[in-house]
Amino acid sequence: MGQKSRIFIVDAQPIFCLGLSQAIQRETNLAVCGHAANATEALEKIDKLKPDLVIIDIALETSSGLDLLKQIAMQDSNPPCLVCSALPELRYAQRAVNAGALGYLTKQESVSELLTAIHALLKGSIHFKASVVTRFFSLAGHDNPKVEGNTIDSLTQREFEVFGLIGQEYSVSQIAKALHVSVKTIETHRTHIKEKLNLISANELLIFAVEWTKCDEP
Amino acid sequence: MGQKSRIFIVDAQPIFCLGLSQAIQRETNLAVCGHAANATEALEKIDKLKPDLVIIDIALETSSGLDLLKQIAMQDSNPPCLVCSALPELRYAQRAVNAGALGYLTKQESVSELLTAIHALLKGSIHFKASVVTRFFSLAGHDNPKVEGNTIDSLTQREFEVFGLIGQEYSVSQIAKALHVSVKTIETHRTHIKEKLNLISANELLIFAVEWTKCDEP
DNA sequence: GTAACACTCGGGGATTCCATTATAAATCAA
DNA sequence: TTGATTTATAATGGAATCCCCGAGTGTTAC
Repeated sequence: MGQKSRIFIVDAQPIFCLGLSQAIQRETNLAVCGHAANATEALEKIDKLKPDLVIIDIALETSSGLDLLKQIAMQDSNPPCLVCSALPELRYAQRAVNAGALGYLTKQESVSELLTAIHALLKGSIHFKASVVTRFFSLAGHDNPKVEGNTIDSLTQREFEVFGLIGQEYSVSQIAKALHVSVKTIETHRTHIKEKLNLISANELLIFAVEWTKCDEP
Repeated sequence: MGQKSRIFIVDAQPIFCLGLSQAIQRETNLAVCGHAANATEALEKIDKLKPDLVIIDIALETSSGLDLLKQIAMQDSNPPCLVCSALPELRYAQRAVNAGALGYLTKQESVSELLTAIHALLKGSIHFKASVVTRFFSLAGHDNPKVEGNTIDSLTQREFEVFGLIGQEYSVSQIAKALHVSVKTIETHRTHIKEKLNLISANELLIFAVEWTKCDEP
């Protein structure tokens, strides 16, 4: 019981790291055992130090924190991971969970909220905002076996066509004309695509589609 | 000389605030005299405390830090302001300067760099990255009023705020609420932004704004 | 055969898009 | 100081869209 829980920090902002360390160190039962600013350094040190908890930002120096989460999950020691990022959690929490995170905290949250999250994960629990949890269950509530399937692969052929045209900045009416169907049909497809990809608004879908079209591997 | 320079912090991230305070307080000749998370609170306290230096993030709770900069400049005591934000400086430094900032520091910078910047401003000097300064002069050199017609720089202060919020995927009504103006006003701003940036549709503007917000190079 | 899925449409209200016009205030130029 | 320009604000109004519903027609799987 006298043993302090050892926390590792992965964040590219030195000043934020300092604040995080400070908030943690002044707790009697917590200690920071190390930190890193990029994925490579983080993986190496985590494997060596074997911390009880890892706090990770999504926006790292080079790669994405989501990638790092997946790599940590494949290590021998698989410490619980708490994402702490400035990015909106409604948009990134799901992806963080898929990558292996057990909690999500925005950088706008208070120090007490941070400590609540840390202690939750150290006790084997998880930590998400109610709005995020609500969103999870609204989709996965009926023990849906393909909760994992929120990828492009889960789209049907037609939905994929529509998705591709959205990515090429076609308007709804243009897509309808191109595919020789009703505007209403395209709207329905778009609704289904949003559900499958776990996107909230049409704007989010547009941005995701454009990004996906440009790159190859997300 | 025994007098400590008093610094005021405006930042919406409590943990980052803590780190900033920590970095400052452990300097013998520096002290934090207060902090705020929004513009209203900041203006009130700055007017009362009269700090020697203000450190401001651009992304505050409700309004923009750029607005706050202009308001501070109109106060009786006009302390030097250092912008410290996660946003890419190549994009925002120019705006910050126009609003009255005397320095720009990204949150990715080290603590020593932070202290360098603080001391520079306290000595009456300024602090910017060489790349930013280079860009200043390259823009000022060939003062071609025509060519810069389709760049971000041609946007007015207000238009730029709207542009930034669009890039953060705010809806029109959300922007209107955030800036406390009519939806119609935002629509007009958006029209003008599209004209100045040579963009055809609102979707194009959305994509451009998102990309611009995300990347470093213009 | 019936259950699940894929594709197709529509109603209807809310919201956004777009062109156009307009007013008060601030700024700049002559 | 007057006049022109810029900036920020807002409205009218029609078209398009977003998003919540429901629903019909096939095809496929068990």
